[in-house]
Amino acid sequence: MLPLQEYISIFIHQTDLTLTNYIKSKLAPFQLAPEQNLIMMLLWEKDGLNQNEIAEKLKKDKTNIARMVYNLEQKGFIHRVVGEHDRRSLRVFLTDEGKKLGEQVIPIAEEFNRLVCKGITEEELIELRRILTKMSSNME
Amino acid sequence: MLPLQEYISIFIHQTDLTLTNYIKSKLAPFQLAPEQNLIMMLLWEKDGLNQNEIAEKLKKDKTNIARMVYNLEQKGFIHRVVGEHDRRSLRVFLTDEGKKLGEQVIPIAEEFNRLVCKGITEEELIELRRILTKMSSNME
DNA sequence: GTCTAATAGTTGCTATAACAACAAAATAAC
DNA sequence: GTTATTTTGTTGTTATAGCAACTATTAGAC
Repeated sequence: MLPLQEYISIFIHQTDLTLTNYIKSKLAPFQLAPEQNLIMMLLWEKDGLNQNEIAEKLKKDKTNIARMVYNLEQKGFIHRVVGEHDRRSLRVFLTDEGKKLGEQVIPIAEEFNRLVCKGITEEELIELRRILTKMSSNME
Repeated sequence: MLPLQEYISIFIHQTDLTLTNYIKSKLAPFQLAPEQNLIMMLLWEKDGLNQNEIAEKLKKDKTNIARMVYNLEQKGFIHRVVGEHDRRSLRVFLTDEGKKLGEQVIPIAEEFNRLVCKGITEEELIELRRILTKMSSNME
């Protein structure tokens, strides 16, 4: 029986949790969770996306996006508007508070990425992506 | 502003989800979730571990271990016994059903690991672990 | 032996993830 | 125009994750 430490998927999972917990602690003072922040980052880049677009861009389930967007609205960072041309869809717009948040949070996210990659060369990052991509495609 | 696809942490997270979802679908017919299966795998290796030991070996929060163990007990795969020498602790033992499950599930888990690593050399796996380890240590 | 500090497990809470089912709106087919 | 199909977002459910708070038990200090 293969020992657990031989499962590379477990190792990847633990790494993911470690990275996520770090950025989680850095975003907590802003009332933002890591995944919520991904939505904010999309909106800081392009305001007014509908929920479906957000789900597609983030490769996430629309259910989860809807819930996260709802929570962000509750926090006052965004508000949702029924689409003009399609009354089924909801467009998501930043509030003033949400816009201002970007000035503080974007530098934190970028610093996080630099820290993750510290001491790792560009070639190593490319190799990492190549291997992980191969693993994902092995799942098809 | 750095585009989202430049964040290696997001890429790792998505890979983790892809791998996890695959094994999740393979374990579903056995009423087992991936993380629950890790507990089972420990017990198939060594029956009678207490919850704290399981949490330590899996590097997981004891709260979550307690909940997962509870669910496995509800499913009839394990039962918990108060420790003889320490009445605070609960030792986790496989039921007959839980033991038999291993015959079917262990091969699936090992096949999963082989599939994940298909077309990836041992050297590449070592490199992957080295880079991910560096990233995790960057978080300290 | 008595009192204090630490420990094992539980309850509570918030967040993400994925799938099913459903209603309303839009699109496609005829 | 009418009907069938597809799409967008919501509700429900189950699972993992992490932190706080708490209780009962054990270990350590004196």
